[in-house]
Amino acid sequence: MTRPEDRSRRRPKIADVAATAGVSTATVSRALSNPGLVGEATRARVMDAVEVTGYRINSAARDLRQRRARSLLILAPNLSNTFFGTIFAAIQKVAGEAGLAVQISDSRLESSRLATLGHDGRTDAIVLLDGALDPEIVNGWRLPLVQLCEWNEDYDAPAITIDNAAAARLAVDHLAQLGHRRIVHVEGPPDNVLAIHRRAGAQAGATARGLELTLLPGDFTMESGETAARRWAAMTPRPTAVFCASDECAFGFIAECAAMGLAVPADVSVVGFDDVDFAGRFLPALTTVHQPRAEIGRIGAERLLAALEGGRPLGPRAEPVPTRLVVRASTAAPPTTSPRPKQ
Amino acid sequence: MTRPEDRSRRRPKIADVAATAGVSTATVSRALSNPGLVGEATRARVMDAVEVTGYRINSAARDLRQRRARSLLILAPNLSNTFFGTIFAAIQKVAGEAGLAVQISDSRLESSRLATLGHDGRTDAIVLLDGALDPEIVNGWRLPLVQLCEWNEDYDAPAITIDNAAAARLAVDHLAQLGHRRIVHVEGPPDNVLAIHRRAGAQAGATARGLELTLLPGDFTMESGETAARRWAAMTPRPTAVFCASDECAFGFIAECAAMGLAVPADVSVVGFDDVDFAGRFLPALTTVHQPRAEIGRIGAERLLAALEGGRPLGPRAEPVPTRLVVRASTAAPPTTSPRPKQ
DNA sequence: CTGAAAGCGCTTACAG
DNA sequence: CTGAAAGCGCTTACAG
Repeated sequence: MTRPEDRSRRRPKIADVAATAGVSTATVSRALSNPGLVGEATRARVMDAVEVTGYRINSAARDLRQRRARSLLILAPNLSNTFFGTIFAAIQKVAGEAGLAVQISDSRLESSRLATLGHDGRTDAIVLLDGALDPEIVNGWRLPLVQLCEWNEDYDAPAITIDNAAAARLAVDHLAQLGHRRIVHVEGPPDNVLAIHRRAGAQAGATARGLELTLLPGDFTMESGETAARRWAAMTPRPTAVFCASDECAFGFIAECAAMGLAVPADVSVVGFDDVDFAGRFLPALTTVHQPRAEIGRIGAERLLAALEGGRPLGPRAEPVPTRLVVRASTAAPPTTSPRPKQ
Repeated sequence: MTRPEDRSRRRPKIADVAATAGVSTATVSRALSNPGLVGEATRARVMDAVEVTGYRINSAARDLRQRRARSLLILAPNLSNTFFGTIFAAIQKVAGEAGLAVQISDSRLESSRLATLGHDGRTDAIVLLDGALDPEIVNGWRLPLVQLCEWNEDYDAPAITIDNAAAARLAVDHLAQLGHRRIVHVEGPPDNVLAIHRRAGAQAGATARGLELTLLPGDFTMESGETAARRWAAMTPRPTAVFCASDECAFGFIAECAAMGLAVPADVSVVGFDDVDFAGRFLPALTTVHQPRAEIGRIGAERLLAALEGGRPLGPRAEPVPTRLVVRASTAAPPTTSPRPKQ
């Protein structure tokens, strides 16, 4: 199967095909990219020559000539974060089908390197998963750009997001319906836009339902959930339910409860936010607000492609992507007796 | 801060800088990429002109001229798999510092599209995370290529992996030391190289320790772990420990035990394989074999860079990356009494 | 130390 | 329908 002579032959270019077919490079180019412009017989000769030479187009050369990169850049603060994997996959699917490459980079670079990424002629459009970059740099890129999940008002670009406040209300409503009257909200980082909206939604929901809501600080991490669990356990009376601003935080909260000998949901109901891949596999499986990450990624990529193809601007902020609460095993009615003491 | 005139100005090119500085484009090019070749005063004039015009190099043009892409392509069977995130991050870190872009693509494309990826002049080297691609396609790419974690003997490329058999022995040795005498191994997919090596290691370890080893089929998924748990529960006498070929499988095994009213590690000790991010957060935290994914990614990227810079070949298969067992809460000494019956 | 010219591998008005 | 020529924006022998 291996043809050893191939190994030594240099890569054929369009001129080789033209020579083999006895036509000009212009004709080869047309036959390949716009066959309708070329005569039947000529086209056949060109195709034969392509076959014979093993020619494949050099996209880099074509792209330079056409002054485009056929490439999307995804910028995320932490490429290893499992939250982003699904989004990458969705974007790559849409982009790949349209013939665009997908480039990924960490967004937490020193500013000159970061700025360069949007200015080096190797990217047509940008997907931003980080709301904490310098707006001057972001707005300095003259490329179509969308923000996903998180956003920054100072970026001059539309954002594809859920309605985080409404989503948080879903969580609080669920707890209220189960019969909980006193609940805790473990917040995200104080200055984070998602955290602010989720807290606002939780507060609005609690007020509307006449619930007593206690705020505990957090930062989306598992550790902050553990800390919050200890604080919660020290409260008297103990709220019977907790709404954490992220799944990670909820995992930490539950793990610390287990360490303290308290059970979820028997002693306390816990709701998370995001519905990361792992939420359904946790023990107990986590009740949480689903962020449709695949859909957000798909919509973002499609809007970018539309802007690229149509030469149209991206348009304003999109309407929120619908979300929903996924009820699993970590929530239940409040204990009828007072919570069991620490054993 | 926004300079509105910037918005309308077209992107400056090297000729604009040359005109502004009153030198040739060759001189601008040299001043930027090889300042030592240019006179002090000229260099200063060029730098001023760069500043004034806001020039940034067009990498696409430079790359075409230099006949390279300054880009690495990562191919993975499933971009959303959390297993790969850490590897992406490690590769991007190494590549980014060397000025290379990182492109990602799903490797499960129809073959013509897949083949094109390695032939379109937009990639200098390939990182392969999939051992199930057509060897003819893979070997047809005339680019430096490394396989990571998984490998295929038919690919003409080195693989950076752990010694899966030795790693599996670590797991079995641990269970033996805890006092387990009868253990189960839940296998991976029958034709998967990793599964084959892990099983062989488990068998060798069991033989060396004089343990009784029962094999149960699996395929690395959580569902297969659940199925295995039911099979295990039906065995008499029940083995007191299980070594699963993947963490996912172990999560499923444990979840199904919980559903059956059996506790880990009280009723059965469970060991996984991989040490995915979630392993330490599971309840109970999972004892597992650590696959150093960040290091594997780093080593792979570094070897590729070395081959690219030196023009040297990649060399043969690398020696295995060291691994270790991470002991957490899911393993303990076997129950002294016979296992509790299903309640 | 600097410039004129060729060229990376394509595409695309412009003629005919 | 086809070709000669220019050009995408750079870099790099080759001269001087």
